[in-house]
Amino acid sequence: MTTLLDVAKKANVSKMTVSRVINHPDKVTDELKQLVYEAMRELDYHPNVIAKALANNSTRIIKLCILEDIDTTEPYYMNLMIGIAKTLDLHQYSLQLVTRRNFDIGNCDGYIITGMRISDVDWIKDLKKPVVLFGENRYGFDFIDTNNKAGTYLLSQLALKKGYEKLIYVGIDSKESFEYSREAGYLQQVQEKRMVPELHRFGNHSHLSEDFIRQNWDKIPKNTAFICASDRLALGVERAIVRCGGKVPDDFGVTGFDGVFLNQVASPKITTIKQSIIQMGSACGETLLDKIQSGESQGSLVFEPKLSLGGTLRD
Amino acid sequence: MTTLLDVAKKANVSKMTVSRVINHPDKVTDELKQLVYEAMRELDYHPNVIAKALANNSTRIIKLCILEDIDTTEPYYMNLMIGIAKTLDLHQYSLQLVTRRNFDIGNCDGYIITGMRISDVDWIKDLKKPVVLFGENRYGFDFIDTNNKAGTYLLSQLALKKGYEKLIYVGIDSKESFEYSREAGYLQQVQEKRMVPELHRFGNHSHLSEDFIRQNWDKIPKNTAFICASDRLALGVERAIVRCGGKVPDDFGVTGFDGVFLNQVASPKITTIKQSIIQMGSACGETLLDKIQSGESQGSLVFEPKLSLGGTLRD
DNA sequence: TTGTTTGATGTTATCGGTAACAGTTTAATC
DNA sequence: GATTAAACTGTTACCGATAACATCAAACAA
Repeated sequence: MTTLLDVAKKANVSKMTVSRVINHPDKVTDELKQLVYEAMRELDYHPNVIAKALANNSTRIIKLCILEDIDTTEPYYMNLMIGIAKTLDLHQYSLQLVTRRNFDIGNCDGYIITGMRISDVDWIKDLKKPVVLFGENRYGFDFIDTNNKAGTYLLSQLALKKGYEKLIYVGIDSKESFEYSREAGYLQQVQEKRMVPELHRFGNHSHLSEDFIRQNWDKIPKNTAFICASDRLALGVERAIVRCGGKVPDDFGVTGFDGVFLNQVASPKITTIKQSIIQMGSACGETLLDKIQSGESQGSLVFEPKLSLGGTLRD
Repeated sequence: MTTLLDVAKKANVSKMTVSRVINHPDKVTDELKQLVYEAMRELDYHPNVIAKALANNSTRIIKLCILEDIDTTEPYYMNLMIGIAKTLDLHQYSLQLVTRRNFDIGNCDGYIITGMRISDVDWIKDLKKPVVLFGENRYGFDFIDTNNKAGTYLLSQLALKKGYEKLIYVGIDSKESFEYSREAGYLQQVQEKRMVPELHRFGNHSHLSEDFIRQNWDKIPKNTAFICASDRLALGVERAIVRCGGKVPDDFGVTGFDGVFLNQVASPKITTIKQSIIQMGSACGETLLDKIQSGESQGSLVFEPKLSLGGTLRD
């Protein structure tokens, strides 16, 4: 393995100059830079990350903290981890999965946190290392997420274009930011069209939305579309409609959000918003590493939602 | 972060003694060891892996080299990587995915190689760092794999128990070790029952086995079971039987091997061998790290196959 | 008793980088 | 032309560990 010193000798400069060429090229004259670059090329020099890490007092470890319970049947978090790990590996960082309990064990260079609740804001604010959240928030933390508002806005728009005359929002009974955003997308579309909004909220389980629809079936007019905050809720709604003798998508429309695993097995498939969790995971990694390197906040990254057309809206 | 020096001071010994307590405890008196252990506990000392790596001239990088073309629709290699990465992360090693082309770029501490062919034996033998293969081989390399022979043996046995009177083996046209082992499992079962073996080999594509069955349909007696070397081949066989008017599983049985993704979509599901690729990936990682640490060969690890009962053998 | 061996512990140099500071050259100012 | 600031480049110490060597005391042999 060729080292800094080898390059330095070959280029007739000091180690420090070589180091500077790599890390602060603006502080070296072009002349020397050329010499150094050439020496590096000739010797096929690759910096030793380990030595660099030691000198910089860094660990090359990123902690991923998942604050929700993990539903292992959903590949959701698996994909997230794959995305993060892929990026981190690329930069020779390693990923450490931690929970709230063992959060403080061992050092690290930064955190990726997902599933944050309001009650978590305080301790996250106190962290001394860079943080990136997966999932939107309104507390000033950098985050990566889908544009939730745009998602429901698009789905609502599509439903109206397909001729449904009433839009009912079926949301998640939660005070989290993403839910507010999804509601906001629906509301905006409905208000633009001067329609009367109707919102309901449940825990995120298909049987809850299903029960609700069945109990209120007589009050629901034909030609209604349900804009649901998750695929799970959508699945429940669709099931209820079918059981009550309604026709999807002819008389009733249903849309979901998330489209991870359910979309694979449902029939007809839910018209929903597709998110590439892997891609967003990568973005989490990239953003955090940038933040670590620059020491500055990197802002947030919002992925534009993509419609995934299933069979629960008219064609 | 507490360092070796902090511990040394607290215990009134030199850094070196602390280091020895960790790495060569037999070379330190029990008395001092106790002092050091106590100091470590009190200060909650965790060794700095980075510094250790630098001193030991190690990289904490493991290269994973996949020598086959990757079928991205199959989560096979994804799962393998997840399994490996999980283990490596646990030990703060990072995984680098390489191909034959960029294999030599950058240093590492060891290799995990999968998809090895006979032509690869030479260069793999020349590697200077520890290697673990994923997939059995007969060249003395340590490996992790399913017990291929036991798999087809079990499936053949099951088919006979279900009353099929003839067993035809549909194998992969390849000189690789796993294929020989799968054939051997079939042969052993057939010979134990004093039956006449019948083997055919094709490339691993469903249409190849399908074509073969259709072309030879008139020569195949009822009550035959096909022991296939892969789920793909099994799928082709089943399709052919159905198209030719045969009944699965009543008149014909079919078994596969691997059961990764196809098993999810096929109907009826193939009776096959299930392998936990993630688990085997973890084992690859563990074995390689042990090998790196001990400097000695760790032998091979063979996972016992598990039957996955589908609907292609009689109940 | 004295030299030698053995085992336990401490000292020093090193792994391959980087920051902080020191030294040198060049350009700008009066 | 002398003074001073600015821009480069080199020196030194250090990050936190480990191996190799040095040291020292106790145990043993002659």
